[in-house]
Amino acid sequence: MAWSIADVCRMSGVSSRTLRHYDAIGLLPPAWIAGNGHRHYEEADLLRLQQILLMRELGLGLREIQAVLDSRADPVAVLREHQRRLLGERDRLETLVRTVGRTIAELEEGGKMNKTVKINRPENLFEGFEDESAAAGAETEAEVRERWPEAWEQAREAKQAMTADDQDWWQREVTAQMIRLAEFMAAGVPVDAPKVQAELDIHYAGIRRFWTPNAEAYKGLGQTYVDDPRFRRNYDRIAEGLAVYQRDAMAVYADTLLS
Amino acid sequence: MAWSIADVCRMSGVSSRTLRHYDAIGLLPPAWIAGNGHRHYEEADLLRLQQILLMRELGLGLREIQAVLDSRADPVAVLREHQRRLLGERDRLETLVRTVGRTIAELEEGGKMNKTVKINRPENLFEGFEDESAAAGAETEAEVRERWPEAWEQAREAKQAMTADDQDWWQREVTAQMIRLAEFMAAGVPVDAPKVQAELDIHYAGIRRFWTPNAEAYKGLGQTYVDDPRFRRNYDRIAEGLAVYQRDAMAVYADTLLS
DNA sequence: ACTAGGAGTTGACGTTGCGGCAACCGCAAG
DNA sequence: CTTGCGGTTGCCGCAACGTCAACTCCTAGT
Repeated sequence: MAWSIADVCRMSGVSSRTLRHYDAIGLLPPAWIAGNGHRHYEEADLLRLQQILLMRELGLGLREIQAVLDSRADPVAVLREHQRRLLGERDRLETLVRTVGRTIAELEEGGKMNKTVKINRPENLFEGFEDESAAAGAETEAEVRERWPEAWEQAREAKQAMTADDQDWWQREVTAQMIRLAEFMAAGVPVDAPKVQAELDIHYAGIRRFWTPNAEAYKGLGQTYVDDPRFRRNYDRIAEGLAVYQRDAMAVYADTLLS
Repeated sequence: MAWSIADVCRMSGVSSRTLRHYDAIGLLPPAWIAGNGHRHYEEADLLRLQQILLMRELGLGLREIQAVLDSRADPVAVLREHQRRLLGERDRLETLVRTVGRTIAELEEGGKMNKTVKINRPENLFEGFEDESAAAGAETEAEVRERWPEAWEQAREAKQAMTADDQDWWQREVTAQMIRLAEFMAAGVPVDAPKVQAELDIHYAGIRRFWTPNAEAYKGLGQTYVDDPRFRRNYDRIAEGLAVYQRDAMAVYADTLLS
C-alpha cells in the first residue's frame, strides 16, 4: 500500500511541489524513498497530510502545525492563540476599511484639499516646531517653575525618562495634532464641537505625560500658547489664529471636563 | 534647505533602511546625492514621503503608491479597489474565526472523536472510492440508460466536459461529503434533521452537475446506492449502514423539496 | 536498438517590505 | 594616529510555496 507523489497529489489536491516542500522542512517526510530518489507515501502519511491540510485551512502556519502534530504543543491552546490573532487582524482590517472609506469620501468631495484658511506644513513637515523645550526654556520655564513648582518638578522627571526616540515621536505627535486642529479650524468647526474636544482629549492626555494640570492650570497653559511669542509663533506658523483657537478649545475642555 | 537621511528619519519616524529601500525601488529618490554618496532630501521629497506614509497607513502596496504618486493611476479608483480587497480579507478572517471557534468547541467536547459507529477513512483517505463511473460502468450504467435515457445523455456530456483535475476534485468532494454524512449518522442525527438535509442540498446540487432528477428519480438513485453492490460497498466502506442512511436522507429530501 | 514521452528529482529565483548584519569609507575630535 | 559617527553598498532572512531549468529513469513504440 504505497503511493507515488503523483498519487498523493491526485488524492489530496496539493501540488507535488508542496509535498516536496513539506518534506524539505520536515513536516511530512515520505515513508520511504526508492533507489531512484522517488518519494513513496503510506497510509500513516496520508493521515498526517489530512491533519496538516485541516489545520492549514484554519490558517495556521506550518511551524505551528508541525509543533501540534509532533505533540510539542496543545492543539486547543494553539487554536485559541490563533483565534486571538485572527480577531486582531479582523479588527485591524475593519478600521482600515473605514479609514479608506473616509479617505475616499474626502477625496471625492474635497476635490483636493482646498481650504479657505491656509494650513502651512512648512519647510519641515514633520519637524513640528523648533525644539519647544529649548525655545520655551529660558524665560517661560522660569515662569512655570514659579507658578507651579511641583508641576515643574514632575515634568522635568518625565522628560528625563524619555529617550531620544521618544522625544522624536512626541514631536511628531504634537505636530500632527496641531495640523488636525488646524484643519478643523479651517473647516470652521467651533471649538466646542465633539470632534474638536476629542482632539483635546488627546492633547490633555499628552500633557499629562509630564504634568497633570487642573482646570485653571490647563486654561493658563492655553493662554500661554497665545501670550508667549515662542509658542504663538509655532502655532501660527501652522495656520493663522491657531494659537487662539487652541486656547479657546482648551478653555472649553477645562470648563466641561476638568471642573 | 536640505536634510540628511538621519534628519528625515528623525522627522518622519521611518528608518534609514526604509528610505534607502524607497530609493532603491524608485519610490522616493533623494533630491541629490553628494560626492561621498550621501543622500540629501528637500522639501518636495518630504511632501512626497508624507503622501507615501499616508497611503501606506491605508494598507496600500508600494507599487500602487508609486503608481498613484506618478499619476499613472486614479487615487479614488485605487482606493476603491483596495477597499474591496480589504472587505474580502475581512470576511475571510470572519469565517475563519468562526471555523476555528467551532473546531475548538469540537476538540473540547468531543475529546478526540470517539464515535460509537466506526468511521473508516480507509487506505485511501482522499481517494473516495474506486472510480465510481468505471465501477458502475458495466451493468448499472446500462440500466440507467434504459430507465432515463435523456438523463444518461446529459450526464455523459457533463462528464466529458470535466478535465482530469475537475474529476479529481469531484472525487474528493464526494468523499468528503460521505464522511460528513457518516459523522452525522454516527452521532445519531436523524435523516430529516436540518443539518443532514443541508448536506443533501449539496449532494443534490452535485448530482445536478450531471443530471437533474425529479423526486422519483432521486429516490431511485438512493435505492440504487443500497441495492447495487458496487455503490453499496463504497458507502459501507466508510461506515456500516451509510448507504441506507444516505438513501433515507435522499428520500426525505425528495419528498420535502422535490415534490 | 534507438528514441520520444512521462514521471520524477534537485536547485535556484521570485514574491513583499523591509530588519539586520558585515564590510567599507570619509571626516572631525581627542 | 586612533576612535567614533554617519553614511554607503550588498546580501541573507522571512512564509509558503509557484515557476522555470536541467537532468535522470523507465517504459512503450518504431
